[in-house]
Amino acid sequence: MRYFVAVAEELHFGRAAERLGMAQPPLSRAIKQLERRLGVVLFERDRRGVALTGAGEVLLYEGRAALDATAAAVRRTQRAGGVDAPRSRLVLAVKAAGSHELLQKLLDAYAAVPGAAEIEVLLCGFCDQEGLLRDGRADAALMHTPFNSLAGFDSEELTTEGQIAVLPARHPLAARASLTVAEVADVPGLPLARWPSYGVYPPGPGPEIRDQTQLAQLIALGRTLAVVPDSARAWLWAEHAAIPLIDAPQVVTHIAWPAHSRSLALAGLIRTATECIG
Amino acid sequence: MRYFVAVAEELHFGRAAERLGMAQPPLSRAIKQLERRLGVVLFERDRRGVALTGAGEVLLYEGRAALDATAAAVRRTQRAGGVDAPRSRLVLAVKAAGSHELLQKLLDAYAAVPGAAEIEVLLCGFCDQEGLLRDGRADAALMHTPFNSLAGFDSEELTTEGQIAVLPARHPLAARASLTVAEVADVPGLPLARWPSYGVYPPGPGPEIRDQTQLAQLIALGRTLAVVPDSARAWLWAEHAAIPLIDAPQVVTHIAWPAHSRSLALAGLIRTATECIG
DNA sequence: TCCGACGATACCCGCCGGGTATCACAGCCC
DNA sequence: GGGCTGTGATACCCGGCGGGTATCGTCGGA
Repeated sequence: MRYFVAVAEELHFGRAAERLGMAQPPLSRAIKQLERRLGVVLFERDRRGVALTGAGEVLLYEGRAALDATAAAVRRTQRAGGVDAPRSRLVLAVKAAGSHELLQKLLDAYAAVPGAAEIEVLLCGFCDQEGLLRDGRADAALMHTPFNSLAGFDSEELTTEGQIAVLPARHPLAARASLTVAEVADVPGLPLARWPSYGVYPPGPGPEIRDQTQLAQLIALGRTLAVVPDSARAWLWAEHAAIPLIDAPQVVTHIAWPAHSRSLALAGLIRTATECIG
Repeated sequence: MRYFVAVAEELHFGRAAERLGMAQPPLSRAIKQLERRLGVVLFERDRRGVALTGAGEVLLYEGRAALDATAAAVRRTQRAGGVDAPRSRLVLAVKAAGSHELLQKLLDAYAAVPGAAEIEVLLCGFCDQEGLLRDGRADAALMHTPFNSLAGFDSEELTTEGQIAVLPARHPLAARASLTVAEVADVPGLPLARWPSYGVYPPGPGPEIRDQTQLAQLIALGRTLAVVPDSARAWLWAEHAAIPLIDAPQVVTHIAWPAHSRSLALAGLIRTATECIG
């Protein structure tokens, strides 16, 4: 199954084999055997390249979910039964650039709960909390709609905030009291920054952003402008100007967790979050 | 993994091995090897019986999810790539006793959609739609809160209805214009019927119900009474009386599907459902 | 005290998943 | 057009792991 996903992603047996740390012939055979077992053709091999069939597309999607689920089972079991498990531990995934106050308030409030589990905060980049939750590296996550999708998770709403445009302080538009999405989408010489949404960068002229520091620098240099949640004001520089966007979608912060999860510790964390924030 | 789940369910190596169609020693060894690989103790073996550890509990839950996910991957792939797949097929799970009108309306409306997939209706017993959806035997389901849990699925609301008490027509209470939950919960000599909720029967004096026919018979015989959604009037007998329950929770019918699912055919079905019913 | 039940251990075997060497074929360049 | 390159498929070999049977150790109960 891992083999199939690797080949489907690379669309190249040799590279996939290399990525898997094995030789190409066994991989070829394994895939063929998988096709035989399922009774389904997964790849169109027409010399010079490989393509997924319809069934292959389905298996790529479902197979990833299955791999995530098994990885999650392994990780959560190990966390539950490790030698270091006199008391339970929870891993909370948050966006590194997310609101610090919110997180601090949550952690403080939860620490005061009797019998609280130990919380490990897992800071991640732009939008991978969903993957962390799905494959068991995290037990809960702070997610932000509309940037994250809550599909497949249970969640509770915590806070709502507007969005601001961040642009160089010396730019003419910095003097405005407010802006619209249409206005910032089309500023001559100042393209909108792009960051990965669900794993891929949207098309556009702006620079591709990997982290918040890089974004801050690019804005200060007058190379780009960005639309970010209101709480991002916390990390702005003197060289930045923040202008409210009157028609941008509201950003809602949720706490999300895998849809089953009957863990007592997790339930306590969620209750604390909704009570102290929501 | 299948092995582990079997042992965890049986709590007995011999019976688990029998259920798996294998001998006991290899099973013992496989479990021990699993424990070694995970670095976690899953069972307390204290001669005469086996018990799950905390980590074992976690793995039982997560492992079932993982097994479901892989089964789903296999089934959906086979359905997508089978020899009989010139056009796509969707499997819709509905409770056998569910509203016929609703289903008929949905199927008729969807059949009229251009490029509609073929819909296979999977009638099931009381509450197993969730399992069918999770392990890929179904692509969508009509579910009824609060009887089904929508956790882990995407869903759209379709209809809302009240509930009625069904009791023998000759019973004194049959003359009443309405009843309350408290009243029907404690009728002397007429205990409330029980059916499986999330896989187990709730405790109580009433008979355990397996299907709608059995329930109808038991009510007609004056052995039990039941609380059911309003649409169940369709299958009542002359020997039954239906009395509105003024304070019972509303029953909401949803169409639900696995949280990802980018299938075009499924999207069409959902759109049809929300447009023609909701 | 002996027997029965149950899980663990010992040992054997066949097969499947891994490896290397090689082939078959399509494009490409000279 | 003839090698050359790069691709996936095939042939063949080997070791280990998953399955089996036989047996043991140990506790409960008659």
